[in-house]
Amino acid sequence: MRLAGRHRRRGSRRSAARHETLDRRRLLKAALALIDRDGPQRFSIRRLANELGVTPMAVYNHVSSKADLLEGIANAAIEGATYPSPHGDWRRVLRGWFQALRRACLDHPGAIPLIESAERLPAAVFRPMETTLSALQQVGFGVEDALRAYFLLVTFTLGQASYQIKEWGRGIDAGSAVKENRISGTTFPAVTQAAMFHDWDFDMSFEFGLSIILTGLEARIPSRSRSDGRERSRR
Amino acid sequence: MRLAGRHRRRGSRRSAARHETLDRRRLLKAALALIDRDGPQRFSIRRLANELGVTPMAVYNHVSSKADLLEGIANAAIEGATYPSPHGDWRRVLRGWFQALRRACLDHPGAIPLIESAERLPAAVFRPMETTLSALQQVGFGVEDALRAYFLLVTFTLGQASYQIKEWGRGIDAGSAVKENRISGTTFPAVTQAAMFHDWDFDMSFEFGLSIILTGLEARIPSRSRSDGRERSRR
DNA sequence: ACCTGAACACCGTTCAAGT
DNA sequence: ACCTGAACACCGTTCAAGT
Repeated sequence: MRLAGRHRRRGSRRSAARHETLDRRRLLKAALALIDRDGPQRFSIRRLANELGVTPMAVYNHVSSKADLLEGIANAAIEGATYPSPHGDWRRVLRGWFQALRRACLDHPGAIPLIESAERLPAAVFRPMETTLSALQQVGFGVEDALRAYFLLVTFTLGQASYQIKEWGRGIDAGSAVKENRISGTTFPAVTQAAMFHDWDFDMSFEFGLSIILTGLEARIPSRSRSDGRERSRR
Repeated sequence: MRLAGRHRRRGSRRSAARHETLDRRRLLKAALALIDRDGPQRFSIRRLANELGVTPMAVYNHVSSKADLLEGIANAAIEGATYPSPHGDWRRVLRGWFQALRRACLDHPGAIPLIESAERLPAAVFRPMETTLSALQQVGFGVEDALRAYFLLVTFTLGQASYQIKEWGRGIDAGSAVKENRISGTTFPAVTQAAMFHDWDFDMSFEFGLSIILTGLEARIPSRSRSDGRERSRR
């Protein structure tokens, strides 16, 4: 269980050094905007510096390396999520929170590859993680199963968003993929048939998967009261 | 629905030009070995050329660009999967096939980031895709729901493997993450508790998620005979 | 058909120096 | 505490040239 976080701020024991963090935020905000505009492929420290009208090395005053910078951008993207209430029926809570997480990802398409390529999950996933674990444990799940369920939900959500984003790269061609790849329709008939959906509804696909997961989880609730679980004591 | 494939071979209408494809395979095989050994971070065309005792530009005789090369490596990794029989109970088939897909990914940890970063899914996923769609349609699912279920399964499987691989990067620290990120245990109690699992069993986590998904799918089977479905006619 | 070697336009990052 | 400018060790990719 390792998660990425910001750098431990050094010095400045008084007055909170507000300018330092503010500048880092401005930097990350500009970087996120740049990466959403031009795509992660074209992003570089030198371009970011140029965009800010500053020398490349000035960036290193707020960031320790490019990897740190990319992690910061990925985190900033997820941090922008606006979640609904964490209280009430657990299925509603999980559905709403992972919908919100997905929405935040789709709002920053350029940052999604950074979330994947980061060697740690951004620290901003702590919030949906906490809500998920808490909701599932309240309903009777053990700590380990709750954690497993969280991994299921988060990998599905991020993976789905990632796949959706890639469609943005090139045209919306579809059946052509089958021909391009010289797939003989006889050996892959179902794939060929599926390739005909050239206007795939990713929202519905996500909702379908989410429903499947929630249904599966509901059937797994340990013992009593598998309906709403509002009345269950915690732990 | 877009998937990546190899380059359409040009010319050589007779005798199959076996040397050309053989060399490309050797190149990809060497690249895959190199990326598994040194990690995707250190990989470059120049290093690969050096490993092969050849000039960097020689690589471009078998590959059109670095992106094409990386896609080829990712595809080669997945292509190595050995799948069980596609016949029999649909839950057994799906479980076995996605276990095999996951195994192939974990056998080539360095290639997993390439699978994610590729702008198309490797063409080698056609095989598990075909099997999944076929099995689910035989059991009564419509084409679209079968495709949605496939996306659920594949994003979960790849995402889970990806997360597991990242643990390989640094040490196996765990609770330290909580302190590193300055998470107040009071605001994230469940996350703090979960961070105590420093020897997380990813196999069990994957099996849990897979079971949840299969249970959820089973509950979604359209109408009659939701047990095995061997006797159902297709379409 | 395949490989070479030089060159071009970029990278991330260091270092010493300025204020 | 923050920024600069030059330099270093790398990149992917082009081009003309060899066989």
